Amino acid sequence: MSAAPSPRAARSRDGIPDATVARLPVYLRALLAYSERGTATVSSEELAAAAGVNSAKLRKDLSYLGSYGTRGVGYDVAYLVYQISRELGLTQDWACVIVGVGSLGHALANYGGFSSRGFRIVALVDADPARVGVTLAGVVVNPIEDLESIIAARAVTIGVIATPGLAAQEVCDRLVAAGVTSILNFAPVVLSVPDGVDVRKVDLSVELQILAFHAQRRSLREAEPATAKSRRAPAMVGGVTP
Amino acid sequence: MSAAPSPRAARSRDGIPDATVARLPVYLRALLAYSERGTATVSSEELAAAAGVNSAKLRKDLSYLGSYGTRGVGYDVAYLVYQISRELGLTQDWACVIVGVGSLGHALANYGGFSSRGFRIVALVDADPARVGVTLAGVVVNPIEDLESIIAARAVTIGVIATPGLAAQEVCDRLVAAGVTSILNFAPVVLSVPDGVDVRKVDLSVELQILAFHAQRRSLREAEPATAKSRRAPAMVGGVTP
DNA sequence: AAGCACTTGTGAACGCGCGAACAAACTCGG
DNA sequence: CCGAGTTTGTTCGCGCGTTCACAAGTGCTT
Repeated sequence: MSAAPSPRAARSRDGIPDATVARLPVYLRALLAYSERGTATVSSEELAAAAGVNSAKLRKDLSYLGSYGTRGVGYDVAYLVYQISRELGLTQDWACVIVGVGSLGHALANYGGFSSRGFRIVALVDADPARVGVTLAGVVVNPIEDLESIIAARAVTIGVIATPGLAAQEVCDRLVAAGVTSILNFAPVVLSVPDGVDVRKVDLSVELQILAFHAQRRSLREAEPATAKSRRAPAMVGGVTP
Repeated sequence: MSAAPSPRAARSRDGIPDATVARLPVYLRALLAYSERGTATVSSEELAAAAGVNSAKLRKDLSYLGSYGTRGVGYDVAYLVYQISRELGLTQDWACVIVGVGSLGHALANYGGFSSRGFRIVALVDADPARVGVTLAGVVVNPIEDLESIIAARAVTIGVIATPGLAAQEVCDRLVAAGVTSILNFAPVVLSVPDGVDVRKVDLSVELQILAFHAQRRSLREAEPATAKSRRAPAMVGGVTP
């Protein structure tokens, strides 16, 4: 019983669970919507509904950041926006480079959510000479050969890979070698990187296939409701039958 | 070729964990790479390395599908490709509609991974009259007014929302009302849908912010190593000591 | 000033997925 | 035909994340 009020000092700096970090941007977006609407304070119940999560989970998530929020009242919207932004590192600017200016690269360069919150696209590069020189969203496309010099000169910390799958690993290696430690990968490959490099993957194909799985499962359920026996059958998996 | 040594395994229809379902597409992609390379069988160790996961996890994941695979040998690549494809519902065609043909919609329409595995884009719709009539990836853009009739006529089961955030919820409601039960959402909003509808979200902004969090944490660690107190405390956090 | 309604922050139980270790099963060589 | 080597399928313990439930704290009303 650790009734003693000295927990392991989950003091905010260290030890924010990954699951919480993944939800903070969602909270932040909901808070910004409240802010634009002129709302001064929100309760955990309201904010949780807007973010699509449980209110208890939201409170626990926010408690990792600190004891912002006032009992009996709720959370001050502007204050919480600032705190979450600071924790996520959005109070500083992040220089990004997009590698690969195909149709996806075009969409990314034009994407508003990029530049809106501290993420600045400082360079676009592509291996295709036909694309080099084109100006896109106010940035000119450079040849892939200049990747390392651009990263060094512009202090790029985030690399976005929007190349075909075959080129992705090589581009990744070059990004890492040039000092980039945060990579957002849209190519359909599993990238291997050394420790200390953070890779996040956005895979449209995977999402579609997950949707297809659930859709098929639904249609199968409707097709044969007769076999309701195996519906949520508990403790059958332990099949000892030899 | 396919040894097909396992006659049973007809069950396991129910109860595949979501975490496993999310990894099956990754396994499938790795298997297809082996298949194209001409490899006939793979061990769980090899396949796990290619997919970037633990081999025990891979074996457990595959065991949910059934007892495919041969002890002492490994998994037959072609056979496993078929089994995973069938489980994911990729042996049938899925009719998709893309709503919103901005730069992102363009990229999605041109995306190869869409049509390659049973996902067919049967319609593109947009609210902007200037975009209606344009042909994109072999499909003509229709006005948003025709959404319901298109869904009914083409038996659309998957809806892709690539609209601005403000229009997303309304589009979602119309999709659901028209009978679509699988939705892939690219708009930066939390969609509310009734039970029985499956929504998956792809959010570039969220991924960037997660990257920024970890990047900031890294830079803070390097900046002040003085507070090494909370530095990777080994096995002390486990709190076994009462 | 004191009670009341309301909301946060958190302690504790629960469930799930992950990882390691092991037995069953199969192939191959002698 | 049998034993050695290999690999799958599964069992078990563990740690993380989610959820419930409640005490503590705040503002408002009387």
